Amino acid sequence: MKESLIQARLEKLKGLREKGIDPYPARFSRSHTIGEVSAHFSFLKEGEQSGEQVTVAGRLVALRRMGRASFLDLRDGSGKIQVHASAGRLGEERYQELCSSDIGDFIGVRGDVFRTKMGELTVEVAEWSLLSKALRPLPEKWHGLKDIELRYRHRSLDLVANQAVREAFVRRSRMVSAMHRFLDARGFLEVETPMMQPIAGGATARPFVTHHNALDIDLYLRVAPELYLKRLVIGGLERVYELGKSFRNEGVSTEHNPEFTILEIYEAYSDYEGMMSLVEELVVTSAQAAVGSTRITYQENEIDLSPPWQRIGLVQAVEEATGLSLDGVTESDIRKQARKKGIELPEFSHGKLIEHLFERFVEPGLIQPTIVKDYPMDISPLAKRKQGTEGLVERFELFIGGVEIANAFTELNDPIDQRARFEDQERLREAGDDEAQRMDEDFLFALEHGMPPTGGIGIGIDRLAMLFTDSPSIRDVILFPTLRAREVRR
RNA sequence: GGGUCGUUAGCUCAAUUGGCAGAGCAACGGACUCUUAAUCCGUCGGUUGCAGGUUCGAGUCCUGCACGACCCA
Repeated sequence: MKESLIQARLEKLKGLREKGIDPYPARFSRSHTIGEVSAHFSFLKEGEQSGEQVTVAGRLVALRRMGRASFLDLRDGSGKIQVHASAGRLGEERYQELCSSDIGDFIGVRGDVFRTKMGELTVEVAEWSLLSKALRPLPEKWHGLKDIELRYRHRSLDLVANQAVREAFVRRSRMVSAMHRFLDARGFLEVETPMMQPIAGGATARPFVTHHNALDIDLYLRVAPELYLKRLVIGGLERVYELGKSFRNEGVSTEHNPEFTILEIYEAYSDYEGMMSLVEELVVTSAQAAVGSTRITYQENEIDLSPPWQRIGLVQAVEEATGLSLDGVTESDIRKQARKKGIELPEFSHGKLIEHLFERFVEPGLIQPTIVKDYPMDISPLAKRKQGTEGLVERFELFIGGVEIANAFTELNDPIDQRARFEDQERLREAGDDEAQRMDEDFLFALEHGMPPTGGIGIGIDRLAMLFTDSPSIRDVILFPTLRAREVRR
């Protein structure tokens, strides 16, 4: 029974306290991290003594007792090292105390560095101290923690037990910091805009609602930072970005988590063509930082991220994939053609139909990086009309590995057109589309004072992290994915 | 929301047709001064996710529920 495992450790804890040993001391000074010791003493040959002492600390992850001498493995954030302890060196009592440590305890040791006859770099313990007593056993040392529900609910254990998980989150962090450096170096200003908004705008999605007690108003968790970032461009902050959480009140899947991380970038005097080049460079730079290469493997597919990426028109791509002819054709024409080909279509409006056909027939095949451009206007209420076309806007989405990674526009800066687009969205809402965007008078007020020609892009950070870590599920790149609440384990 | 699959010891997994719930690791006790998944001997550890039902007998079959995974919308 688990209680007895904990009980045994509580007994040990009591025994330590009775001996005057603090099982949770406040601090411990180490001379080196374990990684530093490994690097510094790499020259030692088999059986060779360095004659130098180090003080290291870490979690006890293995204990191999052989009577009056033992080998222990300690792990810290930089690596793992073997420690040798003997009763002869430590004295009987301290040796026995060390050997009665449990896997999972944090321990600090001081001692000489040497290499064993078998070639393992080892610290010979001259002195040691307990730094933190673990009361619960760690997951099994060899198989680790596999139960996917336990891994998500108890990520700390997942990280302790599974090295690949630690590495994935390190990669994600490297990717994000490379993005900051990239944008900072190009003169983009990092800003923070409200996550709680009176109107959740900037994307087609259902929001979470919350309530501010003192003001007695409902606020929405943002579905995108877009409309606030554009206000900044209007105000003269010509290059801005925000990298942070947004929230969409939708189902959970391998590609969706209710809270997710998005990078939005706005650049005055750029446009969607400019954003295409920007995202190519940004993805290459962050791939180099995270993976060390622009060639990656994602779910058995070899992907070459080096630019230039293929650029295709949305409508043409759908026409080629389906054999339908869509250019300048009405919704009922599309339905008529589809029926002839035996393609069933849901009750969507014109733009949504094309998007639906795209998602069904084109998107899964977009393994190599592909920019899909020129979207129907009715599903893109914040993007500028494309000159010389009927009902298309300057918008593109980026697909890699069959997954949507980014969405970008030449931003709509005509306030009269923007108002008309919001009105269209309101009509859709009244017709029952609860994902339709809201009329945002405050945003229009700002826009009516003039926004320069601007390009903007939103990049799904979690999705990109999936690609860079070869993860099949978004939950593998989110430290604490959203799960249904469950009774706390005792 | 629908479909399929899963839930057995702290962890990783077994259990034949419905017939005594098991192993490895961990824990506990013992032997062992170059091990590294240490080894060897012994011991402990179970409300088989929860609630019902069928049956002489249920981990196994049936119903409902909870949680999760995958697919679809």
